[in-house]
Amino acid sequence: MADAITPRSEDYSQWYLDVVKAGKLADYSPVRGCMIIRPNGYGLWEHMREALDQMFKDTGHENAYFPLFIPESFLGKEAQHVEGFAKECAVVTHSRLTVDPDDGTLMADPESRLDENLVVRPTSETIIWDTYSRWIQSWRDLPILINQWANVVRWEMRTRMFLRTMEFLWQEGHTAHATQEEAVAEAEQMLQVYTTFAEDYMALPVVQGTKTASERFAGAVETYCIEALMQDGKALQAGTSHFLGQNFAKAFDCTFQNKNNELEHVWATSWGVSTRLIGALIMTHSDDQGLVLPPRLAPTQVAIVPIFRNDEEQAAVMAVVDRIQRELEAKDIRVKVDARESQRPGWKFAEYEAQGVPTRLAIGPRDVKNDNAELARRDTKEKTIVPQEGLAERIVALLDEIQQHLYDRAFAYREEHTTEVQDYDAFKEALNDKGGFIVAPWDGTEASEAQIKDETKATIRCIPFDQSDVSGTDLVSGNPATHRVLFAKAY
RNA sequence: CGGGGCGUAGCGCAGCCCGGUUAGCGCGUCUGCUUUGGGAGCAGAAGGUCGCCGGUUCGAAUCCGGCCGCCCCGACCA
Repeated sequence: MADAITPRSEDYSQWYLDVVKAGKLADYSPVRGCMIIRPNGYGLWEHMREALDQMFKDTGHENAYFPLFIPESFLGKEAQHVEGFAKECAVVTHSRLTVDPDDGTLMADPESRLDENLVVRPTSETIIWDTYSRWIQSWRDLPILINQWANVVRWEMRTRMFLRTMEFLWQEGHTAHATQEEAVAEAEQMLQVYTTFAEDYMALPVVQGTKTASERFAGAVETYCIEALMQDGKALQAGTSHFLGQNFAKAFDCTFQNKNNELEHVWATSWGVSTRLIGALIMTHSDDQGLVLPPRLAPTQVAIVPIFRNDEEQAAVMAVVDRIQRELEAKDIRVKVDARESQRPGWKFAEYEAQGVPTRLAIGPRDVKNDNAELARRDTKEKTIVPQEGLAERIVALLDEIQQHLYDRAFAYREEHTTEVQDYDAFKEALNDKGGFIVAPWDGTEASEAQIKDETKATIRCIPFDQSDVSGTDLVSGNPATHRVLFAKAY
């Protein structure tokens, strides 16, 4: 019997760890807080990356690569930025190891102490704006629209697979513009790209909004975000896009001459999503049998399990399996035929369920005789006997249906777990009873926000773009509301 | 950084309180036969510096001291 999965109702965080393990997404590393991303997890990331990368290219961005190591002095140049990141930076101080003469163990060679420490990037604004300051002289050099796919390191106290690890993979876009309007438009556009990606590929409904000052990116003027709701009623930030104003341009003396021959600081944005999205995917769609993946991102969309008892049956079954595989691949469906004789069919069924493969075909002697196949879908676990005739078309349609169903199901969950309240008692009641998003009036002060966080652990996840009916009074101060905001306990 | 848990075969664990033969069990692995439509059965086999260092003892996985590591919960967290 393989990896049992703890039911969600029993222990949600253990369930999450069990799903990651049973789905073979990741493994622990010898270093605390780091993770090994296994082929199943990395395959998922590759599909996410591919879709996002195309969307970035379609909006005019180019990929580049900036270094892992950043001079320590760079971090200090933007005051808010350093304040936000200083506490979680890995610092490189030496360039080689040597054998300790006292006990024969390896140690950093004191002779190799670096003149200036290097910081392993927690994000790349500083090294990028140092670079941009040399690349930009004139309005003709703008805009610069660059993205990079990279790893970053943030020395976290407490880690969780995918959701918060010391090292993670992400993309970070960094753009430079001549005007504020253009930079703001860029930040908004990229938030829209993330929204489309989350909804269309991940089947993840999200709320778009802006962050309050206290939740803003260190060094940003405005942080835009998309927020999603997980199955345990906690919110997860799925992507952020920042309007950085001229903060980094000023810190790194990045100026350009405009068309009026005046010297101006450049306007900036940055935006990113990370492997954390895999955590979002797991906690949105998966169930007590394991992972459930949206078809558009699943590394394998159809697993085919042949069933036979002897050589004769094997030959007959495999002939049909091969033909169906070709038909499916001709429709660009990602197919995996599992002809291993070392595992039995039932074992394979359970395995593909744990790994979240959206659909499965079982083909045995009976099916060969009747020109049928058994088609199972992961999201509802329904099994049906279907004719081989038209199978590829049927599966194409089914994959679309599953994709839509996952979105609809997640959307319905979010609707059920979004509560609108007008007073603090109702707020606390909603938070305790069912969790989820709570929409409430807010007076815009940090004092109210902090008090609510202190007393309930819920934070303002975002100020939704939709501010059409701001009314009522602040939950704690009683002052007239200036915003209608989304509260939740968050990851 | 605080609280808790764990460290014994590839994985999961028992044994430790109460020291004493060749340190067990389940899963997995290997071999053979039978099996194969929901995580197969039988028979046999391989596999261990009991986290590390020191101490007590005739004798330590077990008792004592120290150290290291990992996980979970909390605090913290663009």
